[in-house]
Amino acid sequence: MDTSNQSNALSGNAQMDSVATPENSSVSKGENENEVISACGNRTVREPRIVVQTTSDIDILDDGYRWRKYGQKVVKGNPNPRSYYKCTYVGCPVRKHVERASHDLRAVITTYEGKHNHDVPAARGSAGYAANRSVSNNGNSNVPMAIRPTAMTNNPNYMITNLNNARLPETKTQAPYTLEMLQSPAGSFGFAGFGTLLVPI
DNA sequence: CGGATTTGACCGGCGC
DNA sequence: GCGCCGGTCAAATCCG
Repeated sequence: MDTSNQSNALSGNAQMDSVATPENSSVSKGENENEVISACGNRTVREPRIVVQTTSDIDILDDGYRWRKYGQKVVKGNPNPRSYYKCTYVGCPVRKHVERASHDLRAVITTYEGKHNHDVPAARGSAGYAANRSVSNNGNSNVPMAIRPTAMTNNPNYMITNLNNARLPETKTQAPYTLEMLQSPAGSFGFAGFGTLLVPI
């Protein structure tokens, strides 16, 4: 059921493009994100694969974990190269793929694979520690589970659209807004906390 | 000096 | 059986 995303890269792009282009909609603005996520059923999921679409100029969004780039490849159907990251923590099987949209350089598609079985090395924790169990954790079964309420909690296939700076006209003076999202008191997922939409892919 | 990043090559799977 | 594509590893390099 994955329908391999490689075969139809174009169609895939088009699909997410429509949902990802907040410029024409700009409606959501980010208000009902965690609810959607927490509610999603996951079961029947063998591997937690989370697709996060972030609209920003930078692809290396710091989600609180340390990532080590281990490869970069250019895939067909996309002139932009895809970067492969892996968690630097020992024993952490989590991998991350970052790719930019073909015709939307501001759209960054980050795919998380696996779950962190360790706590954040040195990132701020922000709340949510107790709320993590509320979010769920039920799909998998062979993981110690000490993860935080991150976006990659355990969703089969969901897409999170970050509308932090969706329209970014030109006033994007700030650069590292990554830290801001990390500190989000809301602690929804520790990813963006605000302006993040998760859509079933 | 250590760690992280970079780029190229190699390997495996799938399609034709 | 060969070719194509994607993915990963590995050595070299650069930065802090």
